[in-house]
Amino acid sequence: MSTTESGRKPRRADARRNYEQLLATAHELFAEHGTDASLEEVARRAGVGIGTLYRHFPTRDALLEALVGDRFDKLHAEAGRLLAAHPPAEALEEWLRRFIAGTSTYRGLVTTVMADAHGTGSELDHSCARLQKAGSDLVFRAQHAGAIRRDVAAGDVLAMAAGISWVSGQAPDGDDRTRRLLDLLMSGIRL
Amino acid sequence: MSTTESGRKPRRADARRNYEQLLATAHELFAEHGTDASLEEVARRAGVGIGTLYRHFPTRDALLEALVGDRFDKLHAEAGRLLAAHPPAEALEEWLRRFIAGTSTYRGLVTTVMADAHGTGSELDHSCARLQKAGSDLVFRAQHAGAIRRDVAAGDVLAMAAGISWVSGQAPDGDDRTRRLLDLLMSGIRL
DNA sequence: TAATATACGGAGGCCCCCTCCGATTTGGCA
DNA sequence: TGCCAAATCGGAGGGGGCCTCCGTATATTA
Repeated sequence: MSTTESGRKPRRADARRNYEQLLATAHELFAEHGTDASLEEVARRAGVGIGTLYRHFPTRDALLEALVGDRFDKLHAEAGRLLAAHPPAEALEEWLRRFIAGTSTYRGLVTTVMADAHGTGSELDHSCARLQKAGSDLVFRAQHAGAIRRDVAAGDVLAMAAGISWVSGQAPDGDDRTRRLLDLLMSGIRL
Repeated sequence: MSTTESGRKPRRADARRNYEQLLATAHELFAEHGTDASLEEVARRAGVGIGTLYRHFPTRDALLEALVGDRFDKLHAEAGRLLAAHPPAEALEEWLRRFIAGTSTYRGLVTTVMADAHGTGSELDHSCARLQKAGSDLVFRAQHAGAIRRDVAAGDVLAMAAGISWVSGQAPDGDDRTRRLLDLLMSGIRL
């Protein structure tokens, strides 16, 4: 639903080139400095005027959406697949692991993901909302299957996972820690 | 250890006035906009030149330290008191509750608290380090008393609490959620 | 090759960070 | 009370970022 299909007339060649270059450069800078990286720096490194950047991506969120939209959509789709292939609790755990990995690729991204809801109805908002819904569904399934406690709110589980994702972004080395914290969360919700 | 006692000669009256005014104003703005609030705005609202602000607080962290140092010291001291008055697990839970409350008074504060360690050896760093140590001690005590799992790292418990604090700062209304998430954490570490 | 829709790029207005130093105020002393 | 040195103030100024606007350049098409 994101970058599939063309919008209208095909864009000019230079426009497409710049678009891709901006995306690649933004990815680098966001990965290094988080989602607050300077957009002027992005334009500079992409060898493009700042005006060009803003024409392609009117908003920081638009740029972010272009960067993570597909990945989030895949994550969303993967929920069903995991559920079909594993017991509900395992599916949930695995999906949360990927959720955490996905939302911590850029420091600050998880903030955006959780801050949506009251958002401006942007494309990015929808991606995030769908993501949260996918997670909630997995929680419900696991609860229905009697694999985890029923007295925890699905939103709380997601929030906790987001918290772990945040922690994960604070200390870049903490790959092991992330795993342990997810274990901790699962211990808390398992029967 | 923070604002007790005078340093050297007593400061001039206007200096003291401005210092207090800046502190009060900064508290307001940080509470409203988080620790990234504009310092120029702080100076403006305090009715003081920007130079004055920077003379009193050379660094954003210095200002933060002046604002939360005492509270953090109290929190640190309270660990022992709680331990004396309650069973170890309860002491830990109650302290974590206060830790979360304390680190989420300003959005973004918890980031600073956890980001220390590799810090610049500032006053604020020490406050945060002491805070973390106090928390770790409580975890150790609870483990030693057989009240919680021994196979969880104290640092992980703190990190998780920090994650909850972060969540808490994202949705200002989430006071209930905060309590539930702490419950979840405790469920995860209890035997 | 010429015409035109598209796309480019950066100057400019506004805000913030932080430093530096001339102007001002305070506290003590004669 | 009046004066002076030390302490303190305040804001201009250099550097950077965000975003908009519009004159200029270029890809495309006929």
